[in-house]
Amino acid sequence: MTAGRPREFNTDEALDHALKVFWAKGYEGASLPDLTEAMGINRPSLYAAFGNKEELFRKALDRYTEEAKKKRDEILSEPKVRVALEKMLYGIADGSACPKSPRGCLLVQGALSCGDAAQSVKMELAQRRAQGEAAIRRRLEKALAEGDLPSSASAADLARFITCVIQGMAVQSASGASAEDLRAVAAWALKAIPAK
Amino acid sequence: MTAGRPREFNTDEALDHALKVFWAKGYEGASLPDLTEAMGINRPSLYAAFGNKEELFRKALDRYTEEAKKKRDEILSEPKVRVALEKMLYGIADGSACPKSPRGCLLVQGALSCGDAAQSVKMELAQRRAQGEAAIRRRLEKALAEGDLPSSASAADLARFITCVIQGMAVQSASGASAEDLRAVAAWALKAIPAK
DNA sequence: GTTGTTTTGTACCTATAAGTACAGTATGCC
DNA sequence: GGCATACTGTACTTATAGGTACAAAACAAC
Repeated sequence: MTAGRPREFNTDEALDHALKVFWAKGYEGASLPDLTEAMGINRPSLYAAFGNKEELFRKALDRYTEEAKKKRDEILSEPKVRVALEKMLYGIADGSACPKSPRGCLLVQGALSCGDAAQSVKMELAQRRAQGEAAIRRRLEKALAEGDLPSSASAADLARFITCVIQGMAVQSASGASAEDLRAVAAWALKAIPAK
Repeated sequence: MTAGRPREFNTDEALDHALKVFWAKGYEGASLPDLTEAMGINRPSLYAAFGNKEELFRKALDRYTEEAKKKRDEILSEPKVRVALEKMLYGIADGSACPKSPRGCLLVQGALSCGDAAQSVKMELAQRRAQGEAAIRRRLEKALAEGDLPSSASAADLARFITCVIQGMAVQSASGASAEDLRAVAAWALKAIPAK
């Protein structure tokens, strides 16, 4: 164990609480009092452990995307691309109803638009959204190579469409859509995707 | 003409400039200095003419939705529902490239998530998004009644799907997607919609 | 127990947010 | 011209934002 007075809170738990605040209120909408209260610590502890608000956000974001990536990669490893996409869209629809997490997607509502001070956060989120799209695209390219998707399809375009639907579902979830509502959306989106 | 010193700026023009700031930075991200500078007026003039920041936002929002509604109603009056939806989605794709307006959609990025002080604005935006969805749903119900859509389709679900795609396109546009990118998304979405 | 180290809590700092008081100025009306 | 009225510009107020100084407290090592 390290010398000095021991930390009285668990860093990961505190980060999870911060994540939920950012998720619900966005980067700019989450105030320091909001964060410290949710984390159960006071301001200097937050700064000592996480740097500052932006670093805290990035660490919470890392946690969020790590989790999302894990689920995504597991789903995309499904051998049939059609099944993978079904699992992905229905999974998002069902997951959005989880009462333990805020509605919507942090990558979308964290800072879709913002003031000048948060531009770098906005860019970071756009990059991470692009990474999600790229992962889907790579999976579709694999499907094309395997003949699991008609060769007429463009992996890039289809990946963008799927990402678009996912992001639209995030907006609707944040607006209060139910899991059923979103499952119906997923079902319609899947009609566009070649069954082959 | 009314008595007293005449206003030195045009209210509608100033409102348009304010609209663009809100559109680009969101309700919370737009600061008073951002607004007054873009509008070319000073603070007391803003308060005298528009009330306060929130009222200014609502008036800008009215202007925005009025315009959007006009275009939407025109497009939805298209006799064939399939043609209407094509025009709507491709129109949004093309319109998002307009260099005179900020990227994305004010209804989505105005305040998707925000601090406590802006909750009422967030709710207002959600309501207006719901109005857009309702307009599409009514048009689809009409199509169903006319046999212009397979009777197996649910107007509510399909309207939600189309709204989802539109909102997803708004997110992608805000992230820098090109008109071509978005046209490809629109094309994929239209594949889901029965040709009948 | 003393020392060195790290965390905690109170109380602060500076910057900026939204909003306004008030004097000055440009008009219409008589 | 003189008066009422409404807008403009400067300079302010209050509240809150993010961030920090510093003393008290809790530990490890010796």
